[in-house]
Parts: sequence; structure tokens; C-alpha cells
Amino acid sequence: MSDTLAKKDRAAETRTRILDAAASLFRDKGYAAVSLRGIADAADMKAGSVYYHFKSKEEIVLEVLNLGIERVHKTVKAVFDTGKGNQENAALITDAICAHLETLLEHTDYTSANVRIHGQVPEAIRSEALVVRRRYEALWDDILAHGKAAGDIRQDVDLKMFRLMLIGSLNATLEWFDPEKGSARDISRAYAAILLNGLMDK
Amino acid sequence: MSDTLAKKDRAAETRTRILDAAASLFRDKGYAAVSLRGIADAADMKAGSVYYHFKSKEEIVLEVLNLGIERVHKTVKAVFDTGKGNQENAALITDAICAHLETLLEHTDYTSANVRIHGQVPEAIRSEALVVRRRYEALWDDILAHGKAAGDIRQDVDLKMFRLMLIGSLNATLEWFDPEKGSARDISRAYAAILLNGLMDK
DNA sequence: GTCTATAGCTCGATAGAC
DNA sequence: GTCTATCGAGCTATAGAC
Repeated sequence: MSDTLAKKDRAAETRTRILDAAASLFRDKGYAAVSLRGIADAADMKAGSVYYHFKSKEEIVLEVLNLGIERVHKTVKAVFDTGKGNQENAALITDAICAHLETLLEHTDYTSANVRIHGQVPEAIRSEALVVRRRYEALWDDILAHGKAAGDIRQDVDLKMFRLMLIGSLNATLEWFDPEKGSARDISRAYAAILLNGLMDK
Repeated sequence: MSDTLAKKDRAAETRTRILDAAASLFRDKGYAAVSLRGIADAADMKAGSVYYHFKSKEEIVLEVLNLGIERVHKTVKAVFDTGKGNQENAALITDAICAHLETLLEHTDYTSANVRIHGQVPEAIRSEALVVRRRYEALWDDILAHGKAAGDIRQDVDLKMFRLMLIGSLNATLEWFDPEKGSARDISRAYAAILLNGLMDK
């Protein structure tokens, strides 16, 4: 049985190697510009072998997309679950922003691949990926509703639009982030300060 | 001579038809997924004929990219030049945000194609397009410096980072904007209110 | 200035040896 | 489970007729 387990582990390890290679390439080049031969090369295999683990390029990209969202969802949810009982809302939202941005910028090609290529994949894949994405958006709606219920958020702000703006602006950092010019944590703090308090002096 | 002019007009008109078709397709499908046959189809020609007007797909995309930035640059610059002598900075920045967002969301496929595919084109094209893009970023640096000099902007805000965040968050609206659920103008006003004053009640 | 035809590649995916 | 070999399709770009 340990023999069977070892085999399963090896198969899973190869699958992961393919997915890692695909996520990194999709992130850098977009969906259409990445070939299965390119993915296979980066995973140290021949193109034909990839089809033993996945039945199509679309199946690979769907799994990359969903893993990307699930990882950031998990980290932000942990922050919210831990803090919602005992933190000020400003601190709680700041921590959630940091969790999203640090995962995106530092921890995984999957999350950044998701941001970059979600709009480029075939319609059928995009609508499947939207199911998982919507669950993450709902988490942010909960976080913001929690703050509004406590009276800490301006009553005239449209929270659905704010959530779209928030996630969009965090994801847009991917296009210019350079770890040599400032850490993900510093940028996260600065973003939170602007989003919570604004640009203008008063 | 009017004969010569008419010929030039017709040639220019065909060029424009190709660029319009390309901008719209790039915006919808990304760079690599759009073929020259697709562009030619949308411009009512055969693929071979496109090469009379452009020497490669890369030449087409570079022109689309640059026209996109130049159009938004022109509208935002007009707002700044008109308002900087006689408007409050909060109103001036709000108007500039509206000008950028309304051009992006309503007025031209070129600007939205630029936002979507800038990160997908071959490196040589991207670095050429960056020259024009940097001029637009410098305009925003001027707008923000003008506000800071007047003492209307918090002294602790890093304006370079804010400019990156601002343009990134405006461009990100492309991914979710739906004209049936709210006009570009309403979204612009809401964005400006959040960016200038923040989310939290005080 | 636009057409047809095609050269020369690369693509996703499959078949079958090992 | 990974390999080699290949099919059929679609790609950019070019050549040459009209």
C-alpha cells in the first residue's frame, strides 16, 4: 500500500509540475501565446506526455485559474475570521488588503496568472472560473458589510462598486510592482491608507 | 491635385478601417488570439491586402497602442490646461478622473485595447509603446504636483505611488463596466469621491 | 490597391511503441 | 507514464496576376 501511495504521490507531483509551469507562463505571456510544447518544456517533458495528465489546454488553464482564486480566498478569509470579533474595522480592512496584495505579489504565480488571463480564455472556461471568483467577491462583500453595520463606513458609499474598485485596483499593481523599489507590505499599507482616508488634506 | 488628395484620402480611410478593426478585436480577444485574417475580415478585405498598408502585425498593434494613449492624453490635458488657473484642486482632479474614465469606457476601442494588451505584445513593441505612455504618466504627475503645491493634498502621500494606483484602478474598470448598470460619469464621480475622501466615516 | 495562391511554420491533439 | 511521429488546421508573410 505504501507502494500505491508512492505512485499516487509521483503522479500528483508531475501534475503539479505541469500546473506550476503553466501558471508561470500564462502569467508572463497571456493565454493564447503559450503553447503546450512550451508548458511541456518548462515542466521537463515532451508535449505528448502532458496529455496523460490533462485532456486539453483548456483543462489546464481552468485548474490554474481556480487554484489562483482559492489561494487568495483562503488567506483573506483567515484574516477576516480571526479579526472580525476583536479588531477595529479600519485595521481589519487594512489587514485584508495586505493579505490579498501580498499573496498576489509574492506568493504565487497562480493568483497573478488568474488576474492577467481571466479575460483572455475561451468563454466556456471563463464562465466556469467565474463560479469560484464570485465566492471570493462575496467574501469581500461580507467584510465591507461588517464595517458598514458598525457605522465605520460612510453611509453614502455604494459598497458593491467599492468592492469592484478595490479588487480591481489591488490587482492592477501587478502591472508595475517591482520588489526592488518597495515591498509588497509597504504598498499594501499605502493603498489601505488612500482607500480608507483619501488623498486630500482636510 | 484634388485628384491626388482624393487618392490620399482614400488610402488613409482604408488604413483607418484596418486600425479600427484591429483595435476592436485586440480589445475583445487579446493580442496573440487575433489573426491578420480576422482583422482583414472585419475591415472587409482579404489578408494579403492588409500588407499593402502595413508591413506586419506588429506595426499595426504599435499604432493602435499609441493612438489609444494619445487620445486619452489629449482629453485629460485639455481639462488640466483649462482648469488649473481657476478651479479648486479637488474639482480639477475629479474632472481629470472623469475625462480619463469616460474616454476609456465610452469613446474609443483604442484606449481600451491599449489597457488590455499592453502586457501581451512582444517586448520590442512594448518598449516602443512605453515612450508614449510615459508622457501621459508625466501629465498626471503634473496634475498631482499642482495640487500638492497648493497644500490641498496630504503631505504624507507618495505621489508617484498614488499615480500608479490611480491610473491602474481607473483602467481596471474595463473588466467589469456595464453601461446598463450605471453610466461612465456616475462611476467616475464615485471613484473620485473615494480616491479623494476615502471609504471610512470619521 | 486588392486579389488568389501558397510557402514555411507552429499549433492542439492523437496513435502507438516501449 | 513518457516517448516519437504525425495529422489537420491555422498562422504570418510573400509573390505575382489583375
